[in-house]
Amino acid sequence: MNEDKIKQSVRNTFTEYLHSKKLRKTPERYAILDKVFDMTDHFYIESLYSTLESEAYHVSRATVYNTIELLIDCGLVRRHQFNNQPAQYEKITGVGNNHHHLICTQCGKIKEVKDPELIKTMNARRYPTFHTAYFAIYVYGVCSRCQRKNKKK
Amino acid sequence: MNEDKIKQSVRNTFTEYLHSKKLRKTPERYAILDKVFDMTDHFYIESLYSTLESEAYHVSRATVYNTIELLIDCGLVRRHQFNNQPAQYEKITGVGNNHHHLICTQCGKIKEVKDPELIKTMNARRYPTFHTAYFAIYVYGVCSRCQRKNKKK
DNA sequence: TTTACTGCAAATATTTTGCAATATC
DNA sequence: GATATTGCAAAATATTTGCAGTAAA
Repeated sequence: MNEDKIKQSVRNTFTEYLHSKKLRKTPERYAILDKVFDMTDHFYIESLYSTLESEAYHVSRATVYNTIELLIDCGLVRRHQFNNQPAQYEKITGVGNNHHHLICTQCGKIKEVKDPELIKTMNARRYPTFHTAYFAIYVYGVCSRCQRKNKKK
Repeated sequence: MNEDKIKQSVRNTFTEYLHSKKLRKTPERYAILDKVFDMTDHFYIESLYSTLESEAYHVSRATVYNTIELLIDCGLVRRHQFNNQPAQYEKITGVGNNHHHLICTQCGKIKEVKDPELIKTMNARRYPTFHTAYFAIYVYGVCSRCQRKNKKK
C-alpha cells in the first residue's frame, strides 16, 4: 500500500470515528491527521506543531493536543512516555502491534524492533474479565553506542 | 523473607550502590528508601512526600526526586507513566520482572498480573548489540467494572 | 440556528534548578 | 577542610482550561 492510499484509508477511519461520535469534521483535524502520517518516527506535540507552522498551516497547540487525543481514541496513534520527557506519539498503520521498543537507559534512544514470534505470543494472551485492546512492550538496557562509550572510560 | 529482612537487604544494596558511585550515605536517603519499601502499591512522588511529612520526617521534595532517581539507577525502583498523569513508581523486590500491568483505557485503573510463562518467554529474548536490563509490558483495554458501566448505557 | 470547535492567553501541575547553609567523608 | 547534599523558593516545562469568536451541521 503506497503513502497516498494509506492516508486515504486513515482519513476514512477518522471520518467514520468522528461520525460515530457525532464530532465535527473540521479542516484542522484533517490537517493534523495528515501531518501525523507524514511523520516517519516518534514525534512530540511540539514537533508536530512546528511542522505545521513551518508549512504555514496554523493551528493552536490546544487543537493539536485535542486532536491527538481523538486519534488515540480511534486507534490511529499511540502515546509513549519515558523518563520525564514530554509524551511521544507514533502513528499506527495496519495491524496495531507489529513491533516493540528498546530503550537505552543511558542516552534515552529508542529503537523499534520487530519480533513476530513474541507479538504472536502476546496476542494469544487472554486475561479474565479484561478486554484487551492492544499492548506495549518496552525493553530497557544499554544500546551498542553507549556500551562502546562505557568501555573507553 | 519477612519485611524486616527485605528492608535490610535493600539497604545493603543501596549502601553498596552509593559506595560504588562515591555518593554520600545521608539519613534522608535511607529514610526515603525505607518509606518506598513500606509502600504496598504504585505511588507518586507526592504520596511518598506526604507519607514522610505525616510521620514528621521532613525532607524537601527536591530530595525525594533526587533520591528516587538514585533508587531507579540501582534497580530498586521502577518508573511508570501513563496518559499524562504524574509519574508512578513501584519498589522492586527480589527478581526484577515477575508481573506486568493491565491498564484500563477508560478509568485508568492499573492491575498487576502474574504471568510466569510470558515472563519466561520475555527473559529468553535476546536483541543483538543491546544489553537488556529489564522490561515492562503494558496491556491496554477495558476492565470489568467499565465493561459493566458501558452495558448500562 | 445551534452549539461544537478554535485560538489565545492564563492557569495548573509536575519537575528542575540556583543558591546558601549544613553535614558527610 | 573540601565538597556533596540538603531545603527552600523560584524557574522551567508540558498540558489543561476558560472564554469569546467562528464555523460545521
